[in-house]
Amino acid sequence: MDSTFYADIILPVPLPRLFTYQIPEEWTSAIVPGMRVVVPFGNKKYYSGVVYSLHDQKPEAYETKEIISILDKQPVVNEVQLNFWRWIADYYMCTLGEVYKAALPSGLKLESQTKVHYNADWLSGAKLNAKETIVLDYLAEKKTASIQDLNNITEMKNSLPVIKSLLDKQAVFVSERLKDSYKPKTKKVLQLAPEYSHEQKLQNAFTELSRAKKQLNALMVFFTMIGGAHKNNYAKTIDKNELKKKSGASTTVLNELISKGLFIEIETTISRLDTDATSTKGMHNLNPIQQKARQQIQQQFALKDAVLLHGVTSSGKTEIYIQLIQEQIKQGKQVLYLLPEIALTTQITSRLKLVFGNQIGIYHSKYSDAERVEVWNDILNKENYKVVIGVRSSIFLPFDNLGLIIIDEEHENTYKQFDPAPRYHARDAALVLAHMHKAKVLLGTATPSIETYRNTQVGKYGLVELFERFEGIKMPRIQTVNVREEKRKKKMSSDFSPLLVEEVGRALENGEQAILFQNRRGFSPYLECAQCSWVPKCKYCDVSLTYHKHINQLVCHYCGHSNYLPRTCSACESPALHTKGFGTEKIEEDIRIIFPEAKVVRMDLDTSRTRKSHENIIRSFERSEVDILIGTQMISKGLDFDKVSVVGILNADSMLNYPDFRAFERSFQMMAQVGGRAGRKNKQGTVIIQTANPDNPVILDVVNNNFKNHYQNELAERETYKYPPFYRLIYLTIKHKNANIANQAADYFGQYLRGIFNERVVGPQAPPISKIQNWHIRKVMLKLESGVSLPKIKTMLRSAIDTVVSHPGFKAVVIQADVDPM
DNA sequence: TGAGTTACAATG
DNA sequence: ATTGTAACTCAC
Repeated sequence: MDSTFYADIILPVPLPRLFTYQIPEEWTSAIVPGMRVVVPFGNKKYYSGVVYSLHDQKPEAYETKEIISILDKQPVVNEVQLNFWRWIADYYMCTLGEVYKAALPSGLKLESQTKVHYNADWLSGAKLNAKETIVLDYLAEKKTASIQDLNNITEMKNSLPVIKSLLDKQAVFVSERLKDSYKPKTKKVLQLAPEYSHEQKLQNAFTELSRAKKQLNALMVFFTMIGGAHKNNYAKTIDKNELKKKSGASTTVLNELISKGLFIEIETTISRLDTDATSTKGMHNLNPIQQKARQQIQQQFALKDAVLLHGVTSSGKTEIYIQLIQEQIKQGKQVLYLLPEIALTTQITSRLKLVFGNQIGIYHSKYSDAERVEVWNDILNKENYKVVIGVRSSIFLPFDNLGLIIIDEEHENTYKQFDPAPRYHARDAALVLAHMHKAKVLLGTATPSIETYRNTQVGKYGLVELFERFEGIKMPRIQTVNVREEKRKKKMSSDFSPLLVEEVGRALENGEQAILFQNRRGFSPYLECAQCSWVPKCKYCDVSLTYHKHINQLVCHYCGHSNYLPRTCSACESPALHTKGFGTEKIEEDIRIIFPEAKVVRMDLDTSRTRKSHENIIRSFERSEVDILIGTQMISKGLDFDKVSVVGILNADSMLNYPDFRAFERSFQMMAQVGGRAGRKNKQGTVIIQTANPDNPVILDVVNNNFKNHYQNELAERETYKYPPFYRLIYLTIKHKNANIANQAADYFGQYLRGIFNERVVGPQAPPISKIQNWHIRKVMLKLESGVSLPKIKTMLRSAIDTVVSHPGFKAVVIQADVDPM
C-alpha cells in the first residue's frame, strides 16, 4: 500500500491530458482541487497549474515529479467550475489547459520568465562574435537581464541562439522565476501614535518640533484634516499622499515624523473598482404591459429552465431585468448579466448602478487585468457583488450560487469565441452553466436567432413577447430605395440616394440626429491599377490590402501588417493607382461635402479601439454634440439615442450576398437592429434601406417588421440545405506553412473522414481567404443530423485527427475543430 | 566542415 | 506551447 498521494494538474499547454505530480507529504491534507500549484515541466520550465483531482494511484509508466509549492490557501476555482471546464473541453473539442487559459484572468496565472545572469567567475578565453560581445558587455554591467531586454539591445527578433552559445561557453547562466503579475493596489495612511493621545505627551511633541518648522506644519495640517485636536479624532487615519499635498511637506518630512514615533504608517489595500454608489434607489414601477411580461416570465420559469423575452427595441426590457435581479438578490442568489460587447456596458451599467449600487461587478476585456482579478476575488470571497455585468468570458467567474443568467442580445455572434480555443459560445455554455447551478436563463432580444426561436417553438424554452414600445414611442417607418434605378437615372450623389439626402437634411434642420450604417469594415477601400487592374495584396495572407487614408498606408485586416503606398503598379509599372470601394472613411468624407455645416463622427474599429474613445463617441452623440454618426455594426448594438430621427442603411446588398448560410439571418438582425435606433417620443422615425433588390424577401420582412415570416422562410431553407438547427456543424481547419502539404493532408483527412461519416463530410475546400500569416488553410465541414451521438462522433473525430497528424510528413500539420461555428 | 534550418518526439 | 535533439542542407 502506497501512502503517497498524487494530484492531476491542469497546465496551460494545449496537450490533451492532465499531468500527475506527487504531493509532498506535509501538504497532503492542505491540498484541494481548484488550488493553484507550481510544478516543474520539461527541463527548466515551471508552470502554475490548477489541481483537477487527487488520488493515490501511483503512475507505473514514469517517475513522478513533485509539486513545488501551493499558491492558495483556498481554491480559486470551485467544483462547479471544474465540471464546467470539463464540459467545455469535451463539447468544444479542446484541452482543459486551453479552458484554463481562457477562464482565469492573467493576473491569477503566473508567468514563467527566463532570466539570464552574468557569470562573474568566467575567464575570458573563448573568442566571441559581435552579438555575443554586446550581450556579455551588457550583462557584465547589469548582472541580470530578461530575454526580452536582450532582444532589444541586440536588435534581434530572437537572441536565444546568442544566449545559447554563451551558455555553452559558460559565460552566462539562466534561471527561471515565476512572477505573480497581480499586485493589489495599496495606499499608505497615517495615524497618530496611540501614546500621543495623552495631552501632555502631545504638548511635549509640539515643543520639541519647534525647530523643525516643516514637520510642525505637517502635524498641524494633519490635525485639521482629522477634524481638530480632539480625543475622538485621534484614531482617524489620513492618506499619506493627501497630507503631502495639503501640507506641502515632502516625503522626507513625513518619514521623519514617522521615525520619531509620532505617526504610525499603515499600508492598506484599496479596490481599483469604483464602489462609491451605495444607494438602492431608482427602481421604476413597471407599466401594465411590462408587468404582464414579468408575470409571464415567472410562470414560464416554473415550467422551463430558459425563457426567451422577444421584445422590440425601447420596449423596456431592462426594467424587467432589474425586477428579476432584485428578486434573486432577495433570495440570496447571484445573477450573471451577459452582454455581447463593451459598447453596451456603459449605458446598462449606469442604469443598474442606480438601482443596485456597489452590489454590481463589471467584467470585460477592456478593464485592466488587476480590475478583473479583483472582481474574481470578490465573487470568490462572497464580498460585495451579487450581480455581474459581463461579456463572454464572465461565464468563467467563480459563482457558487447562481439563480439567474440574463443573456441580453441573445442573437449576437460576438458571444462565440473564434480564436484561440476554446471556441465556445457563451450563450450555449451559459445554459449549461445555469443547469449546473439549477439556475434559470432569460434570453432577451428584439431579433431572436433562428436556433433560439425554434427552441421556443418546439417547447424547449418558454416565450414571452413584448411588442409595445415604451412610453408611446412609435415603430419607425421603413422605406427602401432602389439604388440601381437611381444610378441609372444618375440621381445618386456618391453613395447617397436623393431620398436619404433629403431626410438627413430635414433631420438636421429640425435639430435632430442621423445615423448612417455601412456594413462591415471588410467592404473597404483598396488600391487598383487603372491600366491592368492589379490590386496590392498582403505578402503573408491571401487578401487585398485596405487603404487607410488617415495614415496613408495599406493595411492587412487579417494580420495587421501595414505597408507604405506603392508609387507604381507592381505588375505594369503604371503610376495610375486609384482607390476603389467605399468604407466608413469615404462616407464620412462625402457626407461632409453634402452637409458642410453638420458635425460628423465616425465609429468603427479604427476610431474606437479603446473603451474610452468608444464611450466618448457615444457620449458626445448623446449630448447632441454630433449631428451625423457613421458606423459599422458597432452602432447597431443596443444603444438608445433620444434624438435620432433618420437611420440610413447604405448598402443592404453586401450583407445579403455574403457567402454564408447565416447571411439572411444576420442581415435581418442587422437591419432590424439599426432601424430600431430611429424614433423618439411623439415622433415617428424613418429608416431608409438602399438596395439594388428591394424585392428581396429579407428586405420585405424588415420593411413589414415581420419576424415570424422571416423565421419560417429561414427555417425551410435550413432544413432543405441541412443546416442548423436541423443539423449540427463542425468545421475542421487544416493548416500548414506549405501549400502542397496542406492540400495533401486535407485530402487524406477528407477521405479518412468520408470512410467513417460518409456523405456527412463536405470538402476539403480552400476557403475564400486561403492563406493567413503564411499558413495555408483548408476546410472540411461535418453536417450531423440530430439524433447522432455527439460524444461518439467527437471521439472518432479526435482519433481521425490524431491519425492524420501522426502520419509521417504531416507532423507539422495543425487541425482545429470548431463545434457549432458561427 | 560547421553553422543554420527543418522535422520530430516528449513533456508527468 | 516549448524545448532538446537528430537529420539534413548549403556555402565555403
